[in-house]
Amino acid sequence: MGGVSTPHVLLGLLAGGSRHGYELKRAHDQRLPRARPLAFGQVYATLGRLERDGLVATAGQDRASGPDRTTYELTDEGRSTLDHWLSAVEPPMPYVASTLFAKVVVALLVADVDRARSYLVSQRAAHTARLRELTAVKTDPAATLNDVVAADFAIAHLDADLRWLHTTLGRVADWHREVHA
Amino acid sequence: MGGVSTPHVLLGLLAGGSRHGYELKRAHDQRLPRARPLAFGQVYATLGRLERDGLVATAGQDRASGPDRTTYELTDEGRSTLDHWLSAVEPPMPYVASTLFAKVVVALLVADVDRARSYLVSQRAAHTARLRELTAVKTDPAATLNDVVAADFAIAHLDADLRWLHTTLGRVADWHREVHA
DNA sequence: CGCCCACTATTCACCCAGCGAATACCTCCG
DNA sequence: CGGAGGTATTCGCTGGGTGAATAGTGGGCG
Repeated sequence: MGGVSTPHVLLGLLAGGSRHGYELKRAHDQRLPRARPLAFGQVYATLGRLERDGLVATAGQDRASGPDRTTYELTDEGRSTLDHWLSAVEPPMPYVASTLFAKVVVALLVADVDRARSYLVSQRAAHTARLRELTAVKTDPAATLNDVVAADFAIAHLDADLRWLHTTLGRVADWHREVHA
Repeated sequence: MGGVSTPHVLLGLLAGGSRHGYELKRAHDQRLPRARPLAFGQVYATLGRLERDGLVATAGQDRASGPDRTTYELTDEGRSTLDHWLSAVEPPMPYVASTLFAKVVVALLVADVDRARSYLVSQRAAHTARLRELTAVKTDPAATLNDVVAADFAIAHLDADLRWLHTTLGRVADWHREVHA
């Protein structure tokens, strides 16, 4: 699922000033609160690989009221890598990587049309409920613009799923026939 | 984004009859042609884990005009696991796992508004181009219903991205201000 | 004073996912 | 007979991701 490209995000956070692992994790949670949760272990593992590849370097250790901590900084190569990543356009939808889609295909293979249809209907209900939650997030007066933009992203894709579920419900019988032909 | 749940798909393909690894890979390519490509190695590794967990079992070996091959079949536990998976509703969008989104956030953090804006515009162009390709796939007279349904899924999500790109372009200045406040 | 708790910061040990190369074994074709 | 090509599986390595463990520090509390 991808991948949200954790290494590049860490490079981006480091571009705003040298930090150590713990700070990076908190900065990530603050800047990308609705993103896939990032574990501490993952931060240190990724930092290790970035250092190995010469994209970050240790900028000294200190012990300010707590355990030792090693601060990392961007190298020139890291800065140019980040720059290149930011300029590069992401390939849009090279393949359909969705559990939703895979599940419906498998349902058509191993079960009958009604089974697939009932799954589509349940999924539509769950999506609709989540959609309501997210629109509530948007209208919350305490919502930041960051929250709203993230919610809009999720809403747009939930809506896409819903429209696909709708048209697929209308085609599921034909589709089943084709699959078992 | 790992996650199209390869194990469950393999269980689904096995539900249509016992097969060996090579056949499973081909069945996968036939049934889910637009899905993330599945390597042979991945099939055997996954089969090994499924066998370890008691969801599939070897149903004998034979050597019919070729090298040895071990056929796998679903166990009862595997069948019920598959059944459970098919019945379970997928959690809709628990978090925003999109490189697109992450990249725009990072762009706003490390660069200025124009940089973010120009990225959004380039990405919109790429998406629009891909959208044209996919609508061409749909109108191709040789397209199967399977192709059309998969294309529709991709089209719906490309459209979702495009609408998000559009509204975000209008908010990027405000967003940048909030991020740097 | 002694103790536990919470916070900071990192490390470790696994597991799964993904990819490419390597290894056989067979058939067919020239 | 010798190589190309399809069949079938294995291996090694890297990266992604999780949960537990470790370790030091400061603050509150009896």
